[in-house]
Amino acid sequence: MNREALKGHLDLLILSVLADGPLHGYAVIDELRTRSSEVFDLAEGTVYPVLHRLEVAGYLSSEWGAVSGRRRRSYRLTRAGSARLEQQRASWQLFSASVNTVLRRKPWPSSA
Amino acid sequence: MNREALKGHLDLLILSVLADGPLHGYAVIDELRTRSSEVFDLAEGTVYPVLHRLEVAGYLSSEWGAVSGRRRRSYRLTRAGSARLEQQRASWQLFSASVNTVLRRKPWPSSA
DNA sequence: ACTCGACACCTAGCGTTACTAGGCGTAGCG
DNA sequence: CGCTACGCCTAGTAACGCTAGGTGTCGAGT
Repeated sequence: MNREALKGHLDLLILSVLADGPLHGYAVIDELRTRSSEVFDLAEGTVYPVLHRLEVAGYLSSEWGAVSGRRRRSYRLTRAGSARLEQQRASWQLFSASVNTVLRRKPWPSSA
Repeated sequence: MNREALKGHLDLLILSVLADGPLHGYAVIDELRTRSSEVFDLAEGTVYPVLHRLEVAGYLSSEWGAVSGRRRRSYRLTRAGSARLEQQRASWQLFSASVNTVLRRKPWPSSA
């Protein structure tokens, strides 16, 4: 898998797993790995900055907590975050459909 | 459409249109725009450097020519380029399928 | 004659992004 | 007591697509 393939699509993935309920950062990574059958195995240094960026943008809100001595920051989608998710979803569908169309097109329609 | 969405996928698109026969740079841009129904409307400054990079990498070969006073550089896929295309195609399929899987997953299976 | 747009090529520099590589600290297992 | 998993963080890097500028030809319009 291309090293740059995720660029511009990571937000979508993260918003997407958070749409199913709040998660803390480490759990987001787990979810993405599990759901994608290990295809998306992201480093913490990849995910945390995204979470911060999305929170600053107003798409997520966070809350500190602790479970058995370990502190956690739990993230949840804001209303704006849900809207953003829908928009990114649509954007992805247009993008992937367009790529597929370009890929499918064969030479010319084989005249004769 | 996300500004970064193309990252890591542009090579695939360009190799793809060139798989159907040699084209010069400007024509590559036209092809992409047409095939994608205007979705991929790339600047020349985006495409030319990619063509150069792909040639240096050995995936394309180029040839200068002229049509009615205008000089053109025509690019064609090399054998390595075809292999690269197939690999990128597979890569794209894995990637897009994985994204779709992550997107589709709903909360939990709605127990009773 | 002159201008303007389409055609056709090019490159230096920029902004965004995901990633690397390091750091901090807790819990639990061998 | 070390190691691994858990759980958080950030500074710096590399790569990419894009912006913004450049060169030049041709044809149509005025």
